[in-house]
Order: sequence, then C-alpha cells, then structure tokens
Amino acid sequence: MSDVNEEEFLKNYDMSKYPNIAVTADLAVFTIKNSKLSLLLVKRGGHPEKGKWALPGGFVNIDESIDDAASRELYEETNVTVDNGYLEQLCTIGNPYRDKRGYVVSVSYVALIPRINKFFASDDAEEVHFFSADDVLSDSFDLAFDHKNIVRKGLERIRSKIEYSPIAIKFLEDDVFTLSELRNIYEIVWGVKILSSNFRRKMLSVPNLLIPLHEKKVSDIEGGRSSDLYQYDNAQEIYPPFTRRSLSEK
Amino acid sequence: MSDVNEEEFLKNYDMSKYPNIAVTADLAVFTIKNSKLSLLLVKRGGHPEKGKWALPGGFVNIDESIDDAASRELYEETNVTVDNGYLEQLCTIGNPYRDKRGYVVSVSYVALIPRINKFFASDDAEEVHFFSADDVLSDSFDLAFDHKNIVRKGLERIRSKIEYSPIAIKFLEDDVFTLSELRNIYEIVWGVKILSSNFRRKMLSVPNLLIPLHEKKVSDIEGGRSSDLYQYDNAQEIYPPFTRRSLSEK
DNA sequence: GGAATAGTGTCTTTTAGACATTATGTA
DNA sequence: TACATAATGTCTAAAAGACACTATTCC
Repeated sequence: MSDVNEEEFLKNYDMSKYPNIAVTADLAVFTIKNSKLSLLLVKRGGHPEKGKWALPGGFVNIDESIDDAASRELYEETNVTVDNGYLEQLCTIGNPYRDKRGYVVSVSYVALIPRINKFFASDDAEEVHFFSADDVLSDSFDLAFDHKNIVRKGLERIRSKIEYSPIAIKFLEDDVFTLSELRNIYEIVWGVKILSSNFRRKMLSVPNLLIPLHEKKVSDIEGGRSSDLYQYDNAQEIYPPFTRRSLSEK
Repeated sequence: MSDVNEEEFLKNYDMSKYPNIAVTADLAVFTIKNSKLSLLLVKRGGHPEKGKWALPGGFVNIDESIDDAASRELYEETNVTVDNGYLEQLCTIGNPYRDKRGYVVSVSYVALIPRINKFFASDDAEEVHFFSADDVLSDSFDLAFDHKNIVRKGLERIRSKIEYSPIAIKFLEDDVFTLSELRNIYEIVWGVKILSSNFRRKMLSVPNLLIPLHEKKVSDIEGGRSSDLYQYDNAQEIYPPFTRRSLSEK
C-alpha cells in the first residue's frame, strides 16, 4: 500500500463499501398513569409490522447524533418531550434478522416523564397510547420487532435505578411534592407496600436530596392530616441505596 | 399511498435510502497485570488516526450480530478471546463528527479477562499492548477517536459492578483461588485497602458465592500461613452489595 | 367523635467497620 | 525464634424493619 497521508486517504474514502445498515433510536417512555406504571406506545402506520404497537422511534439522520434522533423522533411521532423528565441510553440491538427490511440497528433509550395529557399521534404513528407496563409485558400483548425485550430491560433498569438514583422524582408532576407522593411512586414502580415512617427517615437522611418547604399541601379530596411539602435539592445519588429486596408485596 | 401488503412492500424496499452509516463494535478489555488494572489497546495500522492507540474493534458485517462482531474483531486484531472472562455491552456513540470517514456508530463493550500471555497483533493492528488503566486515562495519553470517553465509562462500570455482581472473579487466572487473591482484585480495581477479616466475613456470607474446598494453597514464594482454597459457586449477585464508599485509600 | 392520613419515637435486627487474638506457614 | 500472612472472634456503629403512638384534617 502506498504511503498516503490522512488527508489524501480521506479524500478518496468510500463509506458505501460498508454494509447497508440503518440505525434507529427507540424509546421506552414510562410514566405513572391511573396509579400504574405505564408505557407510551405508537401504532405503526406503515409496513413492516403495520398495525402493531411499537416503541416510538425512528431512523437516525446523517446530520444528528443518535441521542438527538431519540428526542426528535419521540416528538415527531407523539408530540411528547422529556424536558421535565429523564432520558438515558438503554442498550443496542443489531443483527440481520430483527427487521425484515434489512440490517437495522436499534439504539434504545429509557425515559421517565411526569403524567401528561398533551400527546397525540403524528408522522408515521397512527395512534398513541399509554399502556400499563404489566399489560404490555404479558404474553398476550404483541409488540412489533423485538421491542418487548427492550421494554423488559427498560423496566428492570428503572426498577433498579430508583434504588440509588433520585430519578423517581421525575415521575412527579409538580416540583413541589409530599413524601407520600414520592413514596407512592416507589410503591407503584416496585409493586410493594412501604412503611411511611421508614421511607420518611430514609429519604430525609440522604444528604441534599430534599428541601423542606415548611408548608402544608393544600387539602386534596382525601381525609387525613395534610402533609409537608418538599422540593428536590441536588443530590445525584441515594447512598446507601434504598433497596426493594426486603419489602413485602403490595 | 396504495394499499400493498407487507410482502409486496418488502420486495421493493430500498435500504440504501437511509443515510450511509457504518457500525463498529469496540471493546474495553480489562485485566490485572503487574498488580495494576490494565487495558488492552491496539496501535492503528491504517488511516484515520494512524499510529494512535485505540480500543480493539472494527466494522460489523452484514451477516453477524453486533455482539458477534465484538468477539470476532477482538480475536482478529489481538488473538484474545473472552471465553473465561466476562463481556457486556457498555454504550453506543453516534454522531457525524467523531470519525472523519463519515458517520460511524460505535457500539462499545466492556470485557474482563484473566491475565494472559497469548496475545499478538494481527489484521489492522500494528501492535497490541496492555496499558495501566490509570496511564491511559491520564491527560498525556492520546487515544484515537473518542475512545478515552469509552474507557472512562468502562472503568466506572467495572468499579461499580463488582460491588453487586461476582464478576471480579473473572479476573482470576485459576478457577480455584484464595480469599486473599480475590480481595487483591478488589483492592486493585478500587485502589483501596480492605481489611481481610471483614472481606472474608462478607464474601462467605453471600449465599452460593463460594465453595470451600477444605484444601490449602500450595505455598507461594511468600512467608505466612497458607490459605484455604475456594471455588466460585453460582451466585448471580452480591446482596447486600459490597460497597467501596467507606473504604480507605490504598 | 370517628376515620384517614401525616408525622414522631423507639425497639430490634442486620450488616459492616475496627481491631485484637490465635493459627500456621517460611526464613 | 522472628516474621508474615491467614483465620477467628468481638466490640461498636450505622442503617433498616417493625410498630406503637401522637398530630391533623375532613366528615
């Protein structure tokens, strides 16, 4: 091989010599809806897997990062944004068999968002809906491609990550909240009952996790003592973690 | 749009309409060498970034999964296999700027292998070498592409994962080992000193982690009481985790 | 007052940090 | 015997599980 420099090498470089691989960004977007952990799905409007429910997502463009593609595709298909939520990469699946169109790599993400009402289908999506995560993972629910595996993995990611990271707060609809509301998130995500006194002690013992506002929540429809309000401070971790291992089933 | 069925749709499907994106599998392969956590790097034999040290890896073929490509590329470039080690996906980076050749997505992996002597450069690699992980991450060490970010992330993945997963054992060269040898792995990976009595109590308290062989290790070069030998059983997790937070610097 | 939920206090168990003591090998 | 490391035991502290009890709020 002749001793070309890098500039020369790049000038004649032919990217098309590589296999024809397309890349999608797909998102498992979770929220709490009707006291259930729920997942945002879109009904596919086009082939393949037409008419099946699938994770929102789509092909990465040549001029954007995969992370950017994830946000864009979510917004284009469902009009949902993760501005007040949490978004992290989950895993990447790539093999010749998962998509009949050809070799399609899926880079998947997990998102946590507060419950919202402003979502509606557009672009390729024929319909958009939040489903109970349990329902989606049941045998009778048919998801497009290998998206059920991604959902399973995403769910486990969330269930384990709220143990040591304060991201459960991202499910809350207001930045001012009560300990009961936060505890409720944990109970729903884990499907367990948590003793409120122990939960309180734990959360308040984490450095820089919660700021007490010394205000009471204005009474809801419920009977019972009104609760103190808190705000998220800036803790990046919950240490020691708040584990779910020894909690009893709900 | 006419109402074609899926078969018809796929027959005329043109994958080349998607952006020209290439996918690589790249590996951060760690081992313990000279009592240091070390990382396997290859010196790039071709453009771009020619002559720089880089993670082993390469382009995914059209007929293989990304996971398979990772193992294959590692073997082709370095003749290293992870048969007795551990391999997991780390993260995926994709944007238009990270590779001058074009849009190249890197799917990265972390591997843990016992110390080996049987590695040598082949294929694109001009040279193969294990470097101290600390050296690689120092400012003065120049790595190709954004591989330093991957190394940083891989190192943190390992340091946190050995807390709650028994993968530290994958660093050991023999499937029969002493508690001191295992403790030594933790001390090196975390850069801390661990009290042997507490380490012993912890490890032996994890259900199904270690099988005592009721044999002594045949004396090494050291003076001191000879130690009991153990084997890994089948525990998939260390719970409660063995945390590094309160350990003192080495 | 009764029901429901919030908040406080306390007892106990589990787990881990620190370190003393004993055991067993080599030089 | 001196020394080094392994193994055991013990004291203490941190953290969490369980639960009793008090405080508010709505009806």
